[in-house]
Amino acid sequence: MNYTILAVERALLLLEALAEMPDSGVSELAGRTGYTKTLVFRLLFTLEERGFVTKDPVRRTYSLSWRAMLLGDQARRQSRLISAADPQMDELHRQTGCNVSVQIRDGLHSVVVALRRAGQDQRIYAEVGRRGPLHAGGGPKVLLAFAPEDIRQAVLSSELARYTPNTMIDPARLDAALVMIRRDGWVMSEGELDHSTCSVAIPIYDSNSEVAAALAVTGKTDLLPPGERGHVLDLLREAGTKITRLVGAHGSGVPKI
Amino acid sequence: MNYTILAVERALLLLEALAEMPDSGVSELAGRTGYTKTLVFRLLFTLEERGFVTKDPVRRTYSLSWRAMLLGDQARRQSRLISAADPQMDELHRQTGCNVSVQIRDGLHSVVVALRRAGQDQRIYAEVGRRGPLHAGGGPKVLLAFAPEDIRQAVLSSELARYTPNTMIDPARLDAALVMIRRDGWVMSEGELDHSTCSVAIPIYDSNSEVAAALAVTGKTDLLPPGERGHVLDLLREAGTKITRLVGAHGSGVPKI
DNA sequence: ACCTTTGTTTCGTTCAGTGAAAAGATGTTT
DNA sequence: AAACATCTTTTCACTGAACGAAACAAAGGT
Repeated sequence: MNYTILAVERALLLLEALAEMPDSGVSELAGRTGYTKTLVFRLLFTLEERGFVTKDPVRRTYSLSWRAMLLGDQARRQSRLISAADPQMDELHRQTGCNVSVQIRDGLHSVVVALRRAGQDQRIYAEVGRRGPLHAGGGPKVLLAFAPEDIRQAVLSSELARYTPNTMIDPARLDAALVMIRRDGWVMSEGELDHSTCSVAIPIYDSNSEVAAALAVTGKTDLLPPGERGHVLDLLREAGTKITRLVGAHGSGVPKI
Repeated sequence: MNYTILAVERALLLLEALAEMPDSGVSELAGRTGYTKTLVFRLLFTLEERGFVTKDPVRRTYSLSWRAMLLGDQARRQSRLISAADPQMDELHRQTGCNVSVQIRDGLHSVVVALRRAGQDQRIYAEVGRRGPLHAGGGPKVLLAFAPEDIRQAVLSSELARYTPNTMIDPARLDAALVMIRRDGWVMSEGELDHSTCSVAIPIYDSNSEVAAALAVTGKTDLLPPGERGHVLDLLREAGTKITRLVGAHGSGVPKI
């Protein structure tokens, strides 16, 4: 059955559009979302009234406001995955000096939901909320490896974008890699999304033994030499076990993001 | 004119209800919001479909999900006030070792929108998202002092809750205090919300010279002795000037929260 | 001063959103 | 294990809330 409330769905999509293009006006957003100006105007009116959006009356542009911010804070605080991962990410960050991230799968994309950034000496292109593909990079490949059959098929049979010479764009090779990931429970990837970057990643399970997320350590290739990676993997697995224990602990058997 | 879209308004209120009582079911939320169970069910259905809410099918409870979280992250990143205040708050936190907070006014309440927590030795009851009164505490009193006339009247003529013996519950005394705050541009409060806590607070202005927020340093009374407070005020004003410069800088003349 | 673009308001129509109530699940008590 | 209580899900029929089109107003640019 479909119980979707259209107006609500539209409001949520508009909020996300606004998140991607802050300080835009009614027409701009109407263009982006495909809604009529009237509708966008009214949605924004309602969102503003409730404090989720602010209007700049001089420039007549809208942006997300503090209620959206605080809702997000609450969501983060209440998330089992995040609260379980937070201390372990700090630990990993301290131990490795690399970027540490937690990613989840959203449809055919990976999304970074938590991140510890390495120092500015090894600036890696990563941000909370960033979407990426599923076929390139350590975290994404873990998510893909353990994704439901139909998702894996969809990705494998789609055009696999090439980011670097190392990106796996051959479905057969990629599928073989996924088999290995499922067998081993970890993956090391090198320069698949970015030339000089490599990562080690493992899955985080919920209590149903479903993969709820991927935990990854990412660093500049020269600062994370092959010899180091085995050690990083050990640290990662230790952290992963602790997180999985907490995430699955509730016993409901459902991934709580 | 009223262009409110009812369904959207309801969805937003439901989201906030869910933020306050995570892991609740349809009936529970219906009770809380006053909506019918059918409506709550459908709103949740829509919110879940869009990834703002997760359902635990075993326990049949709902919670905020990662899209709400990421929307909040974006809102925080895009907020001029927050991005201007963040480094200054870090600095103040380092310099004073006390709690540092940014608060804004929402109707007749104060809300903490950013916070740096002091070490566990002086745990102070403070959390991002927490709502408080406008008549007690440093930050709140600053917000009240510079609030529009009608808001001030509403608060002054309402029953002023007493939290400690130090809470100002006499409207005349409170009003006199507000006059002083407007004259001086700062306030020191002691044990108004909590016996052993005191704070120093100043306003943050937008480019219209409207008060957009309050910046406060809060500490245990014994760790922030009267002799120290003058120095804290100096640091606070320095930080405040820098924030105000950035917040107002855009020139649109509108408080961007 | 004219034109273009963007935001706001009005208005009439229709179907989306709604509540009531029935049906189905689930867990609990006797 | 049957009856009960409680919660969620589905159905259904009605009505007014949500909607688009188009007129109007307000900025900004030329």
